[in-house]
Amino acid sequence: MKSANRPPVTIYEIAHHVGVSTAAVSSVLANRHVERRIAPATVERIRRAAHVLGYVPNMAGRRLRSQRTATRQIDLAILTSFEAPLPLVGQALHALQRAVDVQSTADTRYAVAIEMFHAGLIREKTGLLDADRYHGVIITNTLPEDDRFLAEATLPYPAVILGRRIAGRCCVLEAPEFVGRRSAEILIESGCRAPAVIHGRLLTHTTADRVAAFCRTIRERTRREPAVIVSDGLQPHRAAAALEQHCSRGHPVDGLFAVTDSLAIGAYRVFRSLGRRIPTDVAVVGVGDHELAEFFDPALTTVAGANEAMVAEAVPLLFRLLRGEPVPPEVLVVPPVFLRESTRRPRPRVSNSKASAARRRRAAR
Amino acid sequence: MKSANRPPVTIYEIAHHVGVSTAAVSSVLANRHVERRIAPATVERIRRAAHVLGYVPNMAGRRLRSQRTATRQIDLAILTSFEAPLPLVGQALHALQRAVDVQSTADTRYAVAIEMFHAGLIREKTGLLDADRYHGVIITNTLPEDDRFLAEATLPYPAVILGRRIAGRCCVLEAPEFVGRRSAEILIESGCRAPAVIHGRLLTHTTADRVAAFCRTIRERTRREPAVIVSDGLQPHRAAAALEQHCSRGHPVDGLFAVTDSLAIGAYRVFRSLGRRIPTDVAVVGVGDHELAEFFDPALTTVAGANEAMVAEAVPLLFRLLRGEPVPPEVLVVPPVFLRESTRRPRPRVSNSKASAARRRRAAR
DNA sequence: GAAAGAAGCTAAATGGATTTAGCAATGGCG
DNA sequence: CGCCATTGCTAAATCCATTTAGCTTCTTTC
Repeated sequence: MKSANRPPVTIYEIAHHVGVSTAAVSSVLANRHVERRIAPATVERIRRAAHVLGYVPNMAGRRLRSQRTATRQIDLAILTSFEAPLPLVGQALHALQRAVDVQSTADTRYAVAIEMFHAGLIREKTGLLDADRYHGVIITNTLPEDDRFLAEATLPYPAVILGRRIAGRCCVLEAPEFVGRRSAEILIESGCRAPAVIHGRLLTHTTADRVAAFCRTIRERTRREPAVIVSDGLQPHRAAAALEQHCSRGHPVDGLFAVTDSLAIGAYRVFRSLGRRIPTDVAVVGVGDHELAEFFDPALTTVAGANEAMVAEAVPLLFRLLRGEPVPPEVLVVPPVFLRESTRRPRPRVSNSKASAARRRRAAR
Repeated sequence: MKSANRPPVTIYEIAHHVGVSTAAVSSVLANRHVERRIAPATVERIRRAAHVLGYVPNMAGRRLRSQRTATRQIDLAILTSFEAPLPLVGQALHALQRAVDVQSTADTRYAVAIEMFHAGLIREKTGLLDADRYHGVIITNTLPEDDRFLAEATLPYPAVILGRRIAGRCCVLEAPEFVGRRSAEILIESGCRAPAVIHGRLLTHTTADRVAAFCRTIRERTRREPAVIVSDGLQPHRAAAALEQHCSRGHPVDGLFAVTDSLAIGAYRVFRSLGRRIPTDVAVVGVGDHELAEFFDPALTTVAGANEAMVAEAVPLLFRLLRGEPVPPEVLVVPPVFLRESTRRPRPRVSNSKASAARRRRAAR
């Protein structure tokens, strides 16, 4: 009976169906029937009709009318991919909400929404080009296909792009090459001779840059080709499977750069089960996007962890765009570096690897 | 000049200011001025006026008009606290978005928003009682103060409550007592004689229930009082500080139940630095809300991890509420139990703690 | 010089819901 | 019986932006 493409039911239809005015219907549906003195029987008939007809209120109409004048609502959104690590999404959300919480005043209210697209398919996201949804958005975790689409599309609202440079848009990204290069240097300084990098199959601009810079640096400094291990996903068990397979083929690995911290978790488990000690037998460098790196055993050296910093930059930029103020075309974020036990270079000869001794931590710029 | 409480600028004001019609203004602001043949000079004047007056488009008005008829938009939200663990928020979001992604059709579009309140202060969240924002919400991570408010308030939209039973509302929660009791039993079976529980200072209904049931079970079975360690926050370093302090006071602990997995991470570090081996010297039971527990060293035994399961239950319930279908007043979720190395009872006498040996894992219902 | 076409705008309808002012019918009271 | 209060409803204005049809004025063309 319910046609797939019938215009939505409005209160007019309900009113007509019941034989009353829209005012009565509205009063009932807003639970104002007592003060508006609608007879109980009528209330019941209206309610039933609404249910039978499948009424769904139109929030736009409702809001347009009922909104206390002098209060404007600003709708912001974070656009991210389903495949992105959840903690990153949570972080971005939290940062934006917190900013919004501060900015909110009596006459301006902010709302934060999340929109998710399937990695590489942002073009298929319905409503993306509609001007009637958001005042501004932050876009993150895009794949190259998505970037290409965004470069050509004209979004009808201000947007800040995270992790990717797109001409004509305001972008916040990791200082190019930095993470890959520093990771490679740290492994080389740890004395690694057979370094490897592990990454997920889907590469964002940021992770691709990390991998490329890592490989280039290793090549330049050691004249050898680093091993590249591709994991089918970012979950620890995927990483573990990929690394296990790599090792079982007899490829030696004495240094690993994991482009995402969840990959490092999987790697730790594999090395442990293979009886390879960190950092004595193998050094590991990861990314510190969540607070966990410090609590790995041994504590994980991290380069990057720029997500939080990037979001922190992006939010004020978005607000400036909303106010129509000029913004820099791009902001580069240099991530902090934390040297921890996982790459501690063992003192020559003395293979004493007491973890708690000599904890030093440095933040490099 | 800009009064704090002036009604928002509309296109009428811009039109009046510039001396043109609203049609012209609308055309320009929607970037339709070329096809609508507005003179470049006029375009410029309108743009300038919009900027000077501080125009912010009213999305409700825009949407009401431009929305392709036959497409209805359904706005859903997740209400959670700022203080809640981010991964849980990300999980809920992901589950809802995924459900919504499946449900979306040509004539129905869903939007998912996040609203955050400060723990215990949901009553101060502006717009919470407005009927003009959401078609339905999922509320989670509430403190008792919030619960009390929700019990009295009449929300003008359907809501599913996570983790708390509130009369007259549709609730999804952990089977009461289960997590605390099972955790206690596991520790007792591991041979613990001085069990403790660690939790954050702010207790949701769920975590309070876990702590209470744990303490009761320990008391009943061992005739002793378990130690209760209170951490100032849920972050690992907070947990570490609280546990360290507890141990430094000479309180023995040979079994720990961490009501949140981030607390377990901090505990691991403390035990390690104190030279106490897990599970030989101390057994640890945690909660498996993210995928990490398996990758702890040694792998963490988890009871609960019900968040994902709860969200999975909540989403279909919300959709049923939206359709006006009857729903059960409450749904109990019995969380899975994973016995891992952190509570393996060492074989009597043989203090061989090789982690990789004899891996067994059981899922209990 | 008249007709046709283009340029540059405007008037008015429209979308869905809320709300205020007010009307008609009924009941109660003196 | 007439007046007032109450009950139960309706008509119409309103919120803000978009869009269609159409109206001037000017330019071009034959």
